[in-house]
Amino acid sequence: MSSVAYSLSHSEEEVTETLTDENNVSSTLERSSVKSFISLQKARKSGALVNVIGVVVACTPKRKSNGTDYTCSLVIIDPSIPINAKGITVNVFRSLIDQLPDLSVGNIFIGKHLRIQTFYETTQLVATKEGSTFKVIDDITERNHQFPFSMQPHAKEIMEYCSYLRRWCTSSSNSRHGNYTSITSSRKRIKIQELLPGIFFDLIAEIVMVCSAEFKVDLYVSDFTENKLLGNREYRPNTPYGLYSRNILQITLWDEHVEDGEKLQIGTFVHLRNLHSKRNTNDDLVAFLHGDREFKNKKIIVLDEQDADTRNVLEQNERSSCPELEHDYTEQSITRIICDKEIEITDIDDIKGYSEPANLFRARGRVISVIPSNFEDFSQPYCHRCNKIMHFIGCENCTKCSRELTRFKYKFGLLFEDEHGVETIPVLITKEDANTFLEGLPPVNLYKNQTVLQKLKRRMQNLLGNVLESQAGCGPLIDFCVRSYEIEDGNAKESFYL
DNA sequence: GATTAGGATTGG
Repeated sequence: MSSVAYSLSHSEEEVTETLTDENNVSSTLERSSVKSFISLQKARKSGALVNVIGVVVACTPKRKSNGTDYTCSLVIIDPSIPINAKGITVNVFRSLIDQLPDLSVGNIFIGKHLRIQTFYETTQLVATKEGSTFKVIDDITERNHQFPFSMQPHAKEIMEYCSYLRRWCTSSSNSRHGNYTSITSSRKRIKIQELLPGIFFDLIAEIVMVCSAEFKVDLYVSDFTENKLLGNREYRPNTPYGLYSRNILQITLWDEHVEDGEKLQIGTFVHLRNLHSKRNTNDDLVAFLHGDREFKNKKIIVLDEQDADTRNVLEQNERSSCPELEHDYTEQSITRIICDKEIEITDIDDIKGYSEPANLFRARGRVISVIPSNFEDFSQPYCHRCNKIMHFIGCENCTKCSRELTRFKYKFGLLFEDEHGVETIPVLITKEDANTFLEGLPPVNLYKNQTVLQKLKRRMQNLLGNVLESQAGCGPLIDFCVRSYEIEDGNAKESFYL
């Protein structure tokens, strides 16, 4: 049986007190100055319930846990914790977010009936909703603190000890305050623009593209910030997988993350944990999500549109986009290009070698030209009876049957170039294919409907890059599937497989 | 009715 010696009285002189056991708490645990409370250093016996008081040196925001409850974590210290040692983490769980404590660094946390746990050789305390109570002291000078019922018999003692802790904490001899910037990990959440090679980091981003292979998945994500170390065709042409945009980060998922990754939909927002950045053989900055040997926590967390982190990224998107574009938060998704990875890649040249209408090729390339050259003309008047799309936006009557035209249809062409910049293949997107490709965007007169026009521009932006703005412009390198290739009136016709 | 949180850094 050892004794505990630390400053207890509210005078500055140190008092040594030998505590005797009481049967209400584990007999090997020692108490702090307050009856039935123990010092943090003694709170080590896994499974025991303890009452503790400590100064908050770190805390997380309140958040929804992956279980049923809301949670927040804090780290507390008291004079029994050795200098240079970490404090004790307390994880608090409550069914309602408002039942969690309002915390900031420097507060004093008083917890009753906290469960001691050992997690990977670290001691932590858990305040479950079954039986634990807590009180946070923000202002020590405040007279009328309302204590939970379970603490009321000790309220006076507790406040005296709190005053002592407060002085201990602010005294010049104690410089531990503020050393705990992160609650448990040194890993940081960063923006793509801050990314450097060789670091572990967390990222909030939108899925731009998903490419599955046998043992891995390549995710292409963006948080709409820009990083010059990311692949850019302008200075490094024909990089395999290197995307044009400096906004897009390639992340390779391994092992158990493959299963989570291949389910991800384009346009969803994710919180990615423990990414590792690196330069690939082309010197592009990329990231990896390695498998976990034993710690089987999810590293890919899907966020919903209302999530605060998601909204933050969307705000960034707004700042980085053209100011004249109007923004509609319900229309953030990127036009879907779904690629069946089971299909072998075929050279564009070989696709064109098929004389008969053929099906299902996968090719790799980028858009280098678009017809028409402005988005307003992507949709033209259409005669339902003749199934004919007119050539002029001003057409009021069908050129064949003279009926009055009320409908519109999309009709536009993209010229793809292979990754080596050698072969090209034209792609015509119209009628039903266009409805699928531009799902949710009705074919309307784009000169008259600004909302649909802006949505169309937004959708196409990630596919087209700066093709329409610049003669030398091009879209990002992508894999796409060709549904059919045929010669029609001497013109090549082809569709996306969707 | 139990669970939730929880770190460090090998490797394709």
